[in-house]
Amino acid sequence: MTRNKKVTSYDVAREAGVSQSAVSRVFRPGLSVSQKTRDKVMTAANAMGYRPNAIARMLITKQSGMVAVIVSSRANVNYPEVLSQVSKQLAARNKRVLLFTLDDAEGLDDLFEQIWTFQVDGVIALAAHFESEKLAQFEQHKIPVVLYNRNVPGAMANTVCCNHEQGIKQLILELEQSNPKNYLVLSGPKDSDVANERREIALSLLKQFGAKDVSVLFGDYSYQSGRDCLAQWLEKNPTPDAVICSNDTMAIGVIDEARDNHNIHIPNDMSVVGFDGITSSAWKSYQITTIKQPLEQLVKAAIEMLLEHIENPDSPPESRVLTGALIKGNSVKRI
Amino acid sequence: MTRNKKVTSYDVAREAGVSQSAVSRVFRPGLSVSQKTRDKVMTAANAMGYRPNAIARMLITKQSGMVAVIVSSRANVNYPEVLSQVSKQLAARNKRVLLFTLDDAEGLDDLFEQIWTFQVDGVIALAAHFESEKLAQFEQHKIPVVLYNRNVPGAMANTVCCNHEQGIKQLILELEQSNPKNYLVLSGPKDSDVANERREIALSLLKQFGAKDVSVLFGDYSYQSGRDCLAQWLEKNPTPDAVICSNDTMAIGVIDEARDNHNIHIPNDMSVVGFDGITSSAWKSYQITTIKQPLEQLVKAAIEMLLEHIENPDSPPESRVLTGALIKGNSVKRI
DNA sequence: CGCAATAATGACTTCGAATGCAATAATGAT
DNA sequence: ATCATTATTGCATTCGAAGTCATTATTGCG
Repeated sequence: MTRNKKVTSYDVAREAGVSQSAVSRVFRPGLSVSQKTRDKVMTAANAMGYRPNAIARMLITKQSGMVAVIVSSRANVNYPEVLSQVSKQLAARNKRVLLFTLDDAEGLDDLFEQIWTFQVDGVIALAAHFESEKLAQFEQHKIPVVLYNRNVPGAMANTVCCNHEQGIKQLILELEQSNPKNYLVLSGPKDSDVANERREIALSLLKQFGAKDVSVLFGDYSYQSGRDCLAQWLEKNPTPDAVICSNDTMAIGVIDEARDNHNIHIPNDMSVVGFDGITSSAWKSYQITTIKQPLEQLVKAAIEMLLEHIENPDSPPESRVLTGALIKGNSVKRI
Repeated sequence: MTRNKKVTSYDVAREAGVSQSAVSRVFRPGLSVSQKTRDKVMTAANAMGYRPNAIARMLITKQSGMVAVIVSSRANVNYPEVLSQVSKQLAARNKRVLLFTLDDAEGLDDLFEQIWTFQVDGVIALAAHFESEKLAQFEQHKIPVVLYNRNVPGAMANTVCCNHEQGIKQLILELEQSNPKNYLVLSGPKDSDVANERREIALSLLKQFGAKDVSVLFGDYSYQSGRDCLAQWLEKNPTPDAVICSNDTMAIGVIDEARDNHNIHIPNDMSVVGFDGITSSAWKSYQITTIKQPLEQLVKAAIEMLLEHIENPDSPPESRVLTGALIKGNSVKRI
C-alpha cells in the first residue's frame, strides 16, 4: 500500500526494526549490509512504497546527478535529435537532463545564475555562443562544460565538433567537377559562430581552388531566407552556377525559389549544396548533396568527455573533431 | 573574487556581520529586511560570489521547482518546438524542465522511479501512452500531470489537446468539394493513441459524409512509410482520388512517391491532406492542405493547467481542446 | 516624551539521506 | 574454548537554506 504522506528512511527503519543508517546503506550499492537486514528493509520499503529522496541525497553527496543542457534557440533542425540522444545516453550513465533554452544573449546571466544554484554536475552547450569570459566562470565554479558543435580555437574548452573544413572541401570537390564559373555562398547569420566558421572555410577553400567569381549573401538559416536571398540575388545578377549554403534548410529554400519563381532547373542550370544532412534533405523533391553530421558519435563523444571531466576534474581540456559523411544527392551537376 | 570552495549562507553571514537567517531572508523575495542589512549582505555576497544552493532550498521547502517533461520517442516533428516553448514558458514561471525520453513501455517503471525520487512539482507528458493505472500512481504521489495531445475520455486526467474531430472535418469538407469517388486513409501506427483517434474520427466522418469507397493503410508516421504505403497500394489498385494522412510527414512521402514513381499529378490526379502543420508542409514543393496545431496556445494551456494544479492540488481534472487552423495549401483538387 | 504597534533580527530547529566512528556481532585460526 | 579479525550495525553529525519564535530595534501617535 502506498501511503499518502511521504515515506522517509526513518519510517522504513522503524517499520523494519533497524536504524536509519541501515536503510540508507541498503539503497546505496556496494555497502556492507547483511542479507537479513537487507531483506527486512526491502520488505518494509516495498510495503510502504519508499523511494530515497534524491534531493536529500544530492545535498549530502554534493552531486546532483543532473547535467544542464543549454539549447540555443538558434539551434538547427538536428537538435531535437541531438537532445534526445543526449538524454538517452546520459540516462544510461545514471544522469538526467536539466533543460535550458537560450533565446538571446540577454538571458545569459540569468541562465548562469540558475546553473550555479542547481549545482549541476556538468554542462553541455548546444551551439551556444559563450565569450571566453563566460567559460572562465565555469572554470571558477568547477563545473565541467562541453561545447557541442563549436570549435573555440586556442581556448581552454572541451569541444566536440563536426569537421567543417573537411566536409566543405568534399562539397566543393563535387561542385568543381562541372567547373562552375561562379559561386554564391549563402551564409548563416553573422552572430552564429558555426555560420561564420562555415562561411570563412568555404571562402578560403574556394580561393585555394582558384575560384575567382565568388559572392556572399547572408541568410538566417531559415527556409524563407534561402528563398529571399536567391530572389534578391537574381534581381540583379544572372543565375549562379553553384550555390554553397551553410545549412540544408536554406538550400531547400534556394531550390524551391529557383524552381518556383525563376524556372531554374536543378542541378543542370544551378548546383546547390547544403550542410547537416537533416532528414528532409534526402526527400525526393530535394535530394540535396550535403554533409551528414555524425550525430550519434558526436553526442557519444560529448558525453564521454563530460563524464571524464566530472570524474576527474583536473583532466586537461580536449577537442574532438569528427568527420561527416558526404551524401551525394541530386543537386549538383555532373559532367 | 570568487573563491574556489563553495560559499554558503554562513560564510556570507560571517563576512557581512549578520546571522545566516538574515542572508536567507535577503535572498527570498518579500521578506522583512532593513535596507542596511540588505546592502551589507549583498555586498558580501557579490564579493564572495555567493548563490543560494537550490538543492538545500528544495529540501526544506519541499518544492523542487522542476517539472518533469516526458517525451516519447514517437513524438512528432513538432515536439522540439513544443519542448522549447514549454521550457521558455516554465522558465517565465520560475520552473525548470527535467527532461525524460521514453523509448518504449519497457523503460516506464524506471522512469517513474526517477520521477518520484526527484520530487518534481509536476509532470507534462508529450504524447506518451499511459495506462490509467499509471495515472493513478501520480494521483497517489500527489504529483499533478498534464497530458499533452492526448485525450483520455472519461479518465480523471488533465489533458490539452488539439481538436481532431473539428480539424479532420474541415479537411474532409475541402476534399469533398471535388467529389472524390474513393478515399485512402493513411493511419499512423496502431500503438499510437493519437493515430488511432485520428483514423477513427476520419472513418466515422467519412461515413457520415456518405463516402462509400474507403480504405485504410497503416504507416508509422514516417516519410518512408508514406511512400511505401502508397507504392504498395498502387500495385493492386488505381490511383485514389483523395488521401487522408494522419500527419504531414506521411503526406509528404505520399506526394513524393506519387510524383516520383507513378507520374501522378497533385492535386489534379489525387488530393492529399495531412495534419499538424509542420514547417515543411508549407514548403513550395509540397504546400499541403493541413490543420496547423496551435502550438503556443496548447503549451500555454498545458502550463497554466499544471501550475493551477501545483498550487491547488485539489482542483478537479480538466480537459482543454483547442482548435487548429485550416491551412489551404495546394494539395487538394479545386473544382 | 511615553507607550503601543510594527519592523528587524538572531538562535535554533528542520528537511532526509549519507557517512565517520565506535560498538557489537560474526567468523576464523589456533 | 580463546583471541584476533573482519563484517555489521547504530549513534550522532553533516549538507545548506528556510522558517518559527522570541527578542530587540524602530516607528508612529497622542
